Amino acid sequence: MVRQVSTTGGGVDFDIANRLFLRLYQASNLMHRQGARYVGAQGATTQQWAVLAALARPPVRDGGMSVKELMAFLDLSRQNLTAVLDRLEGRAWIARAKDEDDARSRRIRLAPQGRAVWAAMQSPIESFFGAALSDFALDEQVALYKLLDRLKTKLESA
Amino acid sequence: MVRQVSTTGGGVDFDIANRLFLRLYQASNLMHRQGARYVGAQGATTQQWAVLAALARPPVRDGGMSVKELMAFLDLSRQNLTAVLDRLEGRAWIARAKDEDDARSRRIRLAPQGRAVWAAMQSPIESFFGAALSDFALDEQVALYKLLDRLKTKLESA
DNA sequence: GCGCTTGTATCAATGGACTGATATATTTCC
DNA sequence: GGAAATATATCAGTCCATTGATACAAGCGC
Repeated sequence: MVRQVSTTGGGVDFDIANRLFLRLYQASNLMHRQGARYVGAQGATTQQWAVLAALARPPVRDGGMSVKELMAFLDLSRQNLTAVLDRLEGRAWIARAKDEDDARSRRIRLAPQGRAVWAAMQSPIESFFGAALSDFALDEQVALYKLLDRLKTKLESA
Repeated sequence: MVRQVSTTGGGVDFDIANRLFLRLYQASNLMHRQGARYVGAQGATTQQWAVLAALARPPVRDGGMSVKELMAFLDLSRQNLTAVLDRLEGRAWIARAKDEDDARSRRIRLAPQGRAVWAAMQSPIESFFGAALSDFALDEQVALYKLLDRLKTKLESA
């Protein structure tokens, strides 16, 4: 007998949770597929977009990020991230340089070509954001962001 | 010059949208990785979980679903879905039967072994839901579900 | 019957994501 | 100095996901 509607001890309703994670699954699939169409003109994928966005943030732009920091920021495995970085390095969008302070570590930075691609991506990315969020009021966007942030934090220790 | 904070015409703030989709990306990565640990004991992946869940829904259980319906429900490409179904069919968790009314179409149904695996999965799935959502009040879960549902719908036509 | 559309499947190529095991260099602690 | 921990990389295997092209069978309209 399959339980379709039930409650757990922690105030979690099975049916609601089921719908919630299904929508997360669907929305994520769609974000990658539709997002790829927008940044595809620059020859980038959504994952590469995410890496460039991480490295282009103002507090990071000069110092770069270590692989470990990128892993934590993007919630990816090292093996996976290494492959993505290899592809980006192959196109000279990023550069891996030895850390001054810790010779074990390497700083990942945007290369000049990566900065140019990132700049060229801004317009299609804005179009994508507009197409995806135009039905949402600003406070709804903030509410969704905050809920996803809490879910992400909780999932990290699940 | 990289624009980091800006607004589009549609009331979409670039910075908020950026954070929102980053969190969606992170939460999705984590859902797959952590979820895999919970259903891994049954030898299943999160994608296979999603397919079984779709087929186990009461309104579907007897009639099954066509590949086309599954594509729309899970927001996946046909080629990808075919491969997932092949793996599931190989383990006799699902069965593909010709449609009575339309010989072109095939109905995908849970096979007896698939029903058994789905039943065995309920307990770990409830544990996962509990671990992921225990900090959320019921109305917050509903709010997140509804926002994701709207985002998913919007993304389908992005 | 002929042609168009539909539903499914397949092949090829590319990229992303995971686990697990192994390797190498460096830093740090004892 | 030597051992342990850290940071990165690599190899192998599996699975998920996309686009694009091709194929084939069946339904349907004419």
